[in-house]
Amino acid sequence: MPQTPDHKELPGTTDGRLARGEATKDRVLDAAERCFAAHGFSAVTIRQIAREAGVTLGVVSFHGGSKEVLFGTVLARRTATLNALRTDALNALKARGGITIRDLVDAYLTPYLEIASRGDPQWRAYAQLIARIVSDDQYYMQVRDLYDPVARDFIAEIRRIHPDASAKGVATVLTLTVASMLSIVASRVRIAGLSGEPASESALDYRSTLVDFCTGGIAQALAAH
Amino acid sequence: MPQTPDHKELPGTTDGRLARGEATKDRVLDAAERCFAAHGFSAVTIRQIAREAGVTLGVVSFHGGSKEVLFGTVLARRTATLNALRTDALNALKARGGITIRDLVDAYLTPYLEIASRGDPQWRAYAQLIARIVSDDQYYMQVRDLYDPVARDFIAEIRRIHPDASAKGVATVLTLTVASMLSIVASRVRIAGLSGEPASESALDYRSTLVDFCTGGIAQALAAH
DNA sequence: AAACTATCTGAACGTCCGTATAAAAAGTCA
DNA sequence: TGACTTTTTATACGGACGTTCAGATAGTTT
Repeated sequence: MPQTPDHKELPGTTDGRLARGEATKDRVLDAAERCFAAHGFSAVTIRQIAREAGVTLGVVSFHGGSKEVLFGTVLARRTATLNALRTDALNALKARGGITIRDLVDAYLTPYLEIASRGDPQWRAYAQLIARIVSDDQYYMQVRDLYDPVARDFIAEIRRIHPDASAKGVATVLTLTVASMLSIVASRVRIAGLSGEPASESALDYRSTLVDFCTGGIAQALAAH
Repeated sequence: MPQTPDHKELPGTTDGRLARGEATKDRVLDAAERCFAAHGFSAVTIRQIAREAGVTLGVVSFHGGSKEVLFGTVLARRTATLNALRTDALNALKARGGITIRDLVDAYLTPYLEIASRGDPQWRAYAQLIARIVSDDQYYMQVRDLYDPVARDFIAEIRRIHPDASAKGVATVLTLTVASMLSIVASRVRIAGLSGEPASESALDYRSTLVDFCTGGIAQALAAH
């Protein structure tokens, strides 16, 4: 059994060497997040990330490891936060009682729409990155395990409302709900083109339409035939 | 005004040089289609395509041009066929009369589900490729103009049923419908993982759930509040 | 101050990329 | 058959890629 190593004294965290190292690491991860979100894994080069982060080439490897490890780190970095937002919303519903499909849809979608609309461009980039990789099994597998547990919680609640629905049916409508949600981030340009109106600046502008669509869709798809 | 050039006598089309050239070109395009569908534009190399097609490196450039041109050719190659299927289905509805939202959704979705389920693996690859690039504005712009006119026809029919709905609202729900449709091709693995059951082999197995979901969603989202 | 360690720099490595091209092969037509 | 065109091969090129690393720099500890 490995011994816990003696802890060194905590170094100064305000301006010390380690604090600066962490800050640089964040800059690298943020830059990678923006690059991967904008162009996808293969199209991004380490040199681009380095330039975007304002560091030299070697620093990216030093703080981020290989390109694949860096990508995985970026993907996993924010899942806990997003999961917590969704879980909190779901727990609030449970505490209140009288849960409807609309409540569940709203609790699942709104945290994502909010981070996609937030002022913080890093969260926006992350939302876009998720929308991008979800259509690629090869990459999506890396976040699937991180998101599925919460998705299962929501599925359980949906099944409580629709006890006769099949497991596959419920899983299908949740996946369709997620796809609709992501398309709001990924396809706003197309909506604008089809409607002739300029694209809304914020993904939250589509919240009511999106929630209506998914709520009505789930109700219809899970209704007994 | 350019003169029509003198036609050469038609060369033998069964085994001649030109016929063989066309066959090789098809092999290259098919291989490129499979590769791009499986891995995306940037992750695919010309050498992979050549290997997949069973030709040498230079042949890919000879028949397909540059990598970007080849990608564009692959994207555009099947749009006319898919558009025709959808337009035919829509015209059949118009001739019959009494069109419902469900009719429109079904007419729009089913051709895609059918090609995604067809025995022909090339059509399957194409369906997957579309599902992949739709989340990337940069690439989707290349097919947008090819698909939007038919989408507009469907939008017009939806508006005939929901005259009070806003243009943006209708464009939004059609985009959500498309996203749901594509996710059936792209995310079947996730559905399987969430439901605990094996993924269905055919995208058409999800047809009724998908049509229900989109029909109910459109009705709910466009209903007057 | 001196020893030490974390961080950063700049340069290099071998590999693979997309593309171009000269020459060979194969088919066409006088 | 021999000139001509289309197709295929084999090879090469310049460049960009991901990764590595010795050494410089700067903060930390003794």
